Amino acid sequence: MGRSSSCENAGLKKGPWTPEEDQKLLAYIKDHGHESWRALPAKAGLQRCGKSCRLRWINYLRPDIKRGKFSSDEERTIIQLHALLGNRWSAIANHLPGRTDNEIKNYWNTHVKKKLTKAGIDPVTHKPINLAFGTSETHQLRSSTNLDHMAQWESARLQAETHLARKSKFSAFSASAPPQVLMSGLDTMSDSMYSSNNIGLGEVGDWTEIALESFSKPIEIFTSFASWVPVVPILNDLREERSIGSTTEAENCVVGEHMDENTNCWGHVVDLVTSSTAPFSSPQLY
DNA sequence: AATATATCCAACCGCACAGAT
DNA sequence: CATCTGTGCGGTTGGATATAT
Repeated sequence: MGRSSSCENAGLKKGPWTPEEDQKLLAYIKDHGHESWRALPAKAGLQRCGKSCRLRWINYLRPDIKRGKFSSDEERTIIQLHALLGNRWSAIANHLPGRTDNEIKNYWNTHVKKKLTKAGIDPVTHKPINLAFGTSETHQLRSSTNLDHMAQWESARLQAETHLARKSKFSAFSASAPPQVLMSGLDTMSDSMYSSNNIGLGEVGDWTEIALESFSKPIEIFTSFASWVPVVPILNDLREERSIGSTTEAENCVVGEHMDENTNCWGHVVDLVTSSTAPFSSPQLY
């Protein structure tokens, strides 16, 4: 598309913010809010681009920012969420009040990554680092330490927690027990499949994964899911948003014969479900 | 004490996306 | 429908600081 960056204007200041600039930005946002970041710098008397102002506000000046070291609880939450969400820092930050995506990303890159690696866990896959490629010497060296035990313990703990989180995610949809076909898929689905591939409920692939594990067709899994959650309000939402005439049409759109053709509708419905139930909003899931 | 090296983190950059025109 | 604009996100950089030699 080649649009020009809003920060390319000559003469705009870059680099570290001075206390005076912070004061100007704070004062302006306090009085006027930040309806338009592009227009803000000129109005606030700052020689900065809107993007820079936004970043400074979000990562440093916002009043609800929690500063200081991460607690062990926060660190554990970061690891668990990273196992589920991958490098989606803003999504992770949503579950850590007062922490910014930038802060979490930095903390991950400078602390957690090293810690996991040291414990023999691959920080990308959250699985024990494969020793098959190492020499026998390195293996013996490792075996002589307690790293293997640490790695196994951490891996087992993560897998158990991921497993619980996964079930909680489903349980959050309904107070009643989920259909057997769903749970059997979840039970047999390997944890690595779930945690290492950033699988989220918003993707059709998720249902396919579960279906594969329960020896059912994806459409059966979804139909089962649809009969379990209160699906009528979701279909109504879908009908309104897509200007579909009747709920029946919306239903057909979701549970049609040809799954591939309905991928978008499907994803949309699942999005509606996940956004309305916000499975991760409650800390007791962990 | 001086220098080299490692670590940390605030800020920047480029891209993607949604909404407006 | 194509293009423009604003915003948000994740990856990366570079300066400040801490630690080692």
